[in-house]
Amino acid sequence: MSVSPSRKELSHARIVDVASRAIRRAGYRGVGVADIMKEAGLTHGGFYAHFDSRDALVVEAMAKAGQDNIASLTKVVERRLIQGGTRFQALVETYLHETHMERTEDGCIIAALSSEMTRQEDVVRDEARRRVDAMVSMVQAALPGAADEGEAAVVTATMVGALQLARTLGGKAGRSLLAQTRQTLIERHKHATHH
Amino acid sequence: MSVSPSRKELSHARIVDVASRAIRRAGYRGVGVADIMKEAGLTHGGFYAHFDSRDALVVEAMAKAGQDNIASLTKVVERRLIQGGTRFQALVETYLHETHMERTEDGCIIAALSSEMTRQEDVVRDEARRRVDAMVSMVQAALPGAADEGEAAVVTATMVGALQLARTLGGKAGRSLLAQTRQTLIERHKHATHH
DNA sequence: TGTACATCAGTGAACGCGCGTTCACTGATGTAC
DNA sequence: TGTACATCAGTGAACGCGCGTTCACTGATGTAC
Repeated sequence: MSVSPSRKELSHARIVDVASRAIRRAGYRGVGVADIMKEAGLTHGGFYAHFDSRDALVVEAMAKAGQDNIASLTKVVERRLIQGGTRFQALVETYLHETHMERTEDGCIIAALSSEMTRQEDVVRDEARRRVDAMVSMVQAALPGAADEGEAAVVTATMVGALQLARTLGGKAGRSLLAQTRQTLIERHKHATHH
Repeated sequence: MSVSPSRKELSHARIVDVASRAIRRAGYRGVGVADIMKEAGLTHGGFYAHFDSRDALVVEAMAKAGQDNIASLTKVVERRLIQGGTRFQALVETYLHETHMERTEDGCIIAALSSEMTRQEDVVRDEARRRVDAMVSMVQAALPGAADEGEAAVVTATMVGALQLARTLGGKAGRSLLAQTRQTLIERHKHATHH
């Protein structure tokens, strides 16, 4: 099915991957084209053979970051499930884990960038919406019973908001907020919601 | 008690006020010193007679934005209270109102900047922590019964997260998320929490 | 299998622009007598 | 009340730096015969 990638495709993938971590770590405008290319082992001049503009890279990087994060969350959730507990509990404990608070770079792109999303150009905003939709869907799938999208969206907002505030507070206060949020969400969604 | 402010103090206050709206609208780095001074009716050269650095202004602007927002929320909450309902209900309905989704400029500074807060210099991060603490205290005071700080922090995270995701989604989807979050929070905190 | 040539991916210098910061200067306000 | 001078708030040009983007060029890879 998958053809072996050309040299250019390999470079392209490396640039996108570096960028997906760079924007989560430093924000949309936190790292320049030259730095990203350097980290991918290239010089900045070749950038425009790969992307029409910096924003075009940002869009690809957001998609990659979102997909990678959902894939890695799913993986950890599966592993935790073996040790018992519900799928939702495993998701909450993974997303609101101390590790996620400390490592923005390979974490949730929404928590990393949400307050900047509304200020981006249209192409980037469109991708941002897709990322939010994808995360809501993932949460919805993890909720017990046949939870509706609205309920999943509120839970998503709670998790994203808590992670961001915990990062801002940092240290003990941050960890405490994470713990409190985990407990609240798990307790509240132990069983299917009755409407 | 209050002495009539000097000409310089008036200019200073105008600059801080303009900046407090500028950073909420455009982000920490979204508006330059020159633009802020211009909007305050001055030229950029005079800036450093008022502030040691751009970050020093940002710190003052954050404090002003936070205080103004809490004051204006309190005012609206008082007005709504007359029409019945609990204080918490009034707060949730004001904070998660469609107007707040549309107007970042004079809204909550945490929702406007949270994902950028961890990337700022220490002085700015310190002020960010103070803003989060202040908002949690306000929410705690509005919760029915003697709600603890942890519970208030989780509610704060939910409100901030929902507002940000609503802004990112925009339009109908955004309004729907706001409505769902209002309903969930109000229903859940109708009465004092029993621990 | 070997040679000649075309295409491809990447290089590195340069351009233009915006931004934070500095500084010599100016006009207005306030004070001393 | 009026004049001379000092201080104060603000002006506008300039500096240095970083960044997105462009472009002529180079070395490597692939293809034709």
